Amino acid sequence: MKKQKKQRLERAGWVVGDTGDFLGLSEQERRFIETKLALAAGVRRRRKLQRVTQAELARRLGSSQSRVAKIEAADATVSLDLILRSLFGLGATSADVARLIRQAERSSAA
Amino acid sequence: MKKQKKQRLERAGWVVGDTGDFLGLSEQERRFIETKLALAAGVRRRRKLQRVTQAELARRLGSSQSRVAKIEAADATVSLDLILRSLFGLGATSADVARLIRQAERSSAA
DNA sequence: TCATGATATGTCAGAACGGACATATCGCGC
DNA sequence: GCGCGATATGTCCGTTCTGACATATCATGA
Repeated sequence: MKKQKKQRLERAGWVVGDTGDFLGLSEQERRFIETKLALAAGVRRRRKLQRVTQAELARRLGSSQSRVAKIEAADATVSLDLILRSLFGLGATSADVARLIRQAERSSAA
Repeated sequence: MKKQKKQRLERAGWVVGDTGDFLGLSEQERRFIETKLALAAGVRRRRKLQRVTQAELARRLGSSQSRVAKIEAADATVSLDLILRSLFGLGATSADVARLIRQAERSSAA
């Protein structure tokens, strides 16, 4: 159960830096984190473009301003579920989400 | 907080049927569920194509056979996080995931 | 400078999710 | 029919996630 330990590390605050395999981070975990980061960034981008406040988005999601802030900060305690709900809450389509995910890969191909 | 109530309903066992707005399901929630279903289906598809058993995939994820079964059944107690991890655990790339998500929209455009 | 609106950060109790295990059901060759 | 591997289903109980709240920081304008 090495995976378990990694998860713990990840949650403990990632640090991430430049999203590499700075520790023994496996390929699959790297992809997962990158995806999360990309989607979180997408939320902020979309929200600002629409000039919606965090509080307003929170209202739409039945959530709170503080949680939205954490979503955008890609806080380790935020689930993908919530991030995705946020994107859809901002009117994103599946195609939009797909685009964000595909770009996640490219942006870190370094 | 109407959203709250909907979430409850959703979790209580979706039923879903044909993924429509059978109740007041908002557009954003419909998209979210469809995405989840599409990705879950993607896991099964990929796994079978690679002739990997649920038990083996579970091992790779540090999870259990029963949970993998639930993932593929799109059980309400399974998070997107776990589904995505599964896909990546099966070697899917961001592009693969993006493709699955985009298709989710089409397949229910009814 | 001080308001004031928007964000960020920390914490907590309760809800949701997780792996694990038991057990049931299926599919298929014999 | 029996055996057997793969899946499904249901339930624990410890961990994680979440909304809510308090509070702090930031930005901008007066």
